[in-house]
Amino acid sequence: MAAETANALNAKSSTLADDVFDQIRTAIVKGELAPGSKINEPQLSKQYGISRGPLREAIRRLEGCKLVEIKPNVGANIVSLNISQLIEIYEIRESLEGLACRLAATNATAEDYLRLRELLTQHEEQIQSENGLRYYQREGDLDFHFQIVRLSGNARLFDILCGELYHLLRMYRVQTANEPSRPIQAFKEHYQIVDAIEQADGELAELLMNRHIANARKALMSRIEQE
Amino acid sequence: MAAETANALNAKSSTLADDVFDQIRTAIVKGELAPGSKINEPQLSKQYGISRGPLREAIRRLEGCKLVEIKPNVGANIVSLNISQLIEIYEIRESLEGLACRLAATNATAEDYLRLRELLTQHEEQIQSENGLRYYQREGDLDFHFQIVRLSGNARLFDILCGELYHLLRMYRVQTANEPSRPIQAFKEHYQIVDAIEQADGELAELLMNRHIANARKALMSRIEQE
DNA sequence: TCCTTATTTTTTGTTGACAATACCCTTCCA
DNA sequence: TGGAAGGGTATTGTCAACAAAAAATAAGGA
Repeated sequence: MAAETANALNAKSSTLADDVFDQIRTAIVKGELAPGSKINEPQLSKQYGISRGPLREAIRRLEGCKLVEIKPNVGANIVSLNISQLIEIYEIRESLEGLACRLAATNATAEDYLRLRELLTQHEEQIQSENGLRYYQREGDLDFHFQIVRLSGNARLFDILCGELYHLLRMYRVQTANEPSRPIQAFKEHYQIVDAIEQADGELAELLMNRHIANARKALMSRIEQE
Repeated sequence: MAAETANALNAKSSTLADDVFDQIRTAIVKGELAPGSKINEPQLSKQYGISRGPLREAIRRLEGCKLVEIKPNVGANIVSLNISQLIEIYEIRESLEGLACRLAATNATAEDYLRLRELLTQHEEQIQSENGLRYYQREGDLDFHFQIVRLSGNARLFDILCGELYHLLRMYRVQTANEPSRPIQAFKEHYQIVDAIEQADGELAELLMNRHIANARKALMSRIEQE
């Protein structure tokens, strides 16, 4: 078994089901479990060293995150996003992250601005180096959005975006080998957004975030079309 | 056992877990399982005549819909919304249903308008009678919103709103004995929204839906404050 | 050769039993 | 009287075996 789960040094887990849920989710997002592929319960339970009971609970949690699709009496498949589904996600992001931005602008404290600025500085440095730039494109971008959503103070909003949609986006980015995109432009837009939040201008922050996501969507679509 | 599950004439079910998931979800939304109360696995499994295996899978699905909260080694509790959580949901609704409305305005066909108008007529009649008015407040309102989201054509949006948030709202409405609210005003707003959709004016439709939800939220909050 | 059908095998769905943890109630001591 | 410690009970977590369904394979006929 090549893909043995060699992380035996797990500090402590609450339940096997929750533990394996985390592991499988990571595997899916990293692309180790290919999109569209079938989940084989006996094989996975052997691989993770647990019985099928908690494994099936983990799969049901994955179903809740929309990372797998279960067909009765047939089994679960890793979800595979097509273009139109990806566009659907971007439409929702545009709407919800605009909201998050507006809320963040009214909630954020001086300390929060500082944190955001630190993150931006960090990203600026990363953009310099080739490896860093790749990291920025792959994870740093979502890190920024993650922080904004956190500052919104809306726990359910956080849940939907960070607990569900972002994982799907991460999965897709790995899947498509993560091409150039538009990192410098995106960084500039992040910068403007933080400015608006610092000025407590919720309306502007929302508008800028809407544009930011719309731009990302357009870049994505044009990149897909040219293939 | 008073609350026996007497629906033995179930046509055919795919799996017990999915079947019981539906039943428990209904029970929660109807308030038969009280918000905040604990889920007792042995008791429920006996009540529904299944073993704990599929029951636990059903509970995990309920967790995915945010209808129960599971604490490891302790168990699951029916979710109980407080005011701030309710406001969070309304913030998200405002954002997402605005989006749904905009999309619906560009997607909807002549047949769709007709359906919406029929629904409005139906509601108008219901508002006349006392019982109908109560129904309109309780379910008809969400029926309308349900249709709009459906017409948006965004399946994931549908999932979030109709698969998750609406159930929580239904639950809350039953919970708070469903007071007068503002049915006539809400109906008028529904009417305006359909007009905008029929004119394919996405921007206006979005704006009107935003206001509609904002009004509902304000009415809700003022009603809560006066208690 | 290809399609249909029968049989075998694999996989999913379900169950009841066991282990571990949390909860409750009694008892004891300061 | 209050609280801590202990033991007993109920509940959750986990497992392995069984039943049922789907998938894969083999056999048969046109």
